[in-house]
Amino acid sequence: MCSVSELLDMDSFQGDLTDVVRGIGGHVLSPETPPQNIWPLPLPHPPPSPSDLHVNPFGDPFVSMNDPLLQELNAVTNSNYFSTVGDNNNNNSNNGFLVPKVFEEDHIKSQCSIFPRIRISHSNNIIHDSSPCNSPAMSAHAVAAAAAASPRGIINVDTNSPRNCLLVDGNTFSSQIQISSPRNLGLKRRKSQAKKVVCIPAPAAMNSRSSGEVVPSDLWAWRKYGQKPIKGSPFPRGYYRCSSSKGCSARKQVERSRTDPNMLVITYTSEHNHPWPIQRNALAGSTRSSSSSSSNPNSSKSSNTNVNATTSSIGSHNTTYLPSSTTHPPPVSVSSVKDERGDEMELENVEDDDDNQIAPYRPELHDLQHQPDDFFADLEELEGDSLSMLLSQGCAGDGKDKKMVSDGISDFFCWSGDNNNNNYDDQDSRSL
DNA sequence: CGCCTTTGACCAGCGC
DNA sequence: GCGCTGGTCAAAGGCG
Repeated sequence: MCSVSELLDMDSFQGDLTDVVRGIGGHVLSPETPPQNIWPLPLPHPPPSPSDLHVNPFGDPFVSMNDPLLQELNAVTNSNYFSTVGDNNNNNSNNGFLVPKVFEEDHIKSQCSIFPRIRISHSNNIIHDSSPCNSPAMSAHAVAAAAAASPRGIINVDTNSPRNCLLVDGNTFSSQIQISSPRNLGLKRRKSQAKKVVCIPAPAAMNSRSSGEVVPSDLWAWRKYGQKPIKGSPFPRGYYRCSSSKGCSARKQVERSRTDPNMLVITYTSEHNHPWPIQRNALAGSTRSSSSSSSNPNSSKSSNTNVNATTSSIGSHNTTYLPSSTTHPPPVSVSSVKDERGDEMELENVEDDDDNQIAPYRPELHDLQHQPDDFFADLEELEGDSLSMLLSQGCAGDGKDKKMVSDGISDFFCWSGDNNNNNYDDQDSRSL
């Protein structure tokens, strides 16, 4: 697991990392004890607490969008808790949990669609993931997506929760997602560029190319434009730029942690100045997949491909976009505006509600309901990749575990294809 | 045809 | 100014 110190050791992280997210409960795996088999055994998850609230801690404007990738995020966290840490985390004794002030700012600025199913318990400032414990293998994609979409998000994964699915040698593994705020990075190079750093578990073989690089997916289409060996690290760093739209300055760097090869460090630079990719042709060539190329011309073949497939899937169900004239407001479907407003209202409730009696978040899936067939085909494509990923990970190998993984995938599809009448609490225990 | 990855070359920031 | 290093460019080749 990436520790803060490790991040600080990296050139890209020079400067303060006050916004670095730490594992809930302060569980940070030391580099000396890298986790083994971080791709975990999903554990049965109890129903979400009624005290869970739903808010957008990541300042992501997509909060209201229906994002199948969220399932991956759910998987990554394995229904663990998320929390955020603000700039003033030192002034907050939340043990690395959400700093309400920061969250509030983020939420007002924009809303997160990446985590539509993450809710916050106001009493303890824990953001609850109300989703089922799904595929952990998909998690990396989702986390990356979260980071990519979050203007300055911070993610904590509390794997100490009862719903924890990440295990290390049978023990709870503190899945930690670390995102540093761009403004806190004292960069020596490219000083003008804000950066956002994410540290996520890296799927070992899945989604990797001959180079062995592993590129978790996010909601954007990325094109690799360079790879460089990094001094002090046995692993090369891949350079990616957003290929969803010409002229988009969004970039990301992907490299394995030098102290923990099981971890991926993704650094996002700049931000997207365009809506989520919706046109398949914008992803042409990016969705080639050896595992699922037979039936879908847009299927992917390479490491980024899950990413791109996901991207196209997400985008395809958004029929209309709001103008995206600035770099900060990420693309939001018109249909999502309602949801977004609703979330804002609910956020107010969250802030005013000391009893945590906030209604569960129920993102509307009406867009999803009317998706073209290829949208669900894309989901299947994703599922295929995810499944192969899961299976490739071993997940401790026995049939029982695989069954659980399958259940997680089932949940994924259930969510993807279900209608807006469902709340996530109900879906938590549902499987196809 | 359009997009992808790969990879060597080039450029720029930083420390000495 | 020089060397090191990181970041980007662009040509070549591959894939669907």
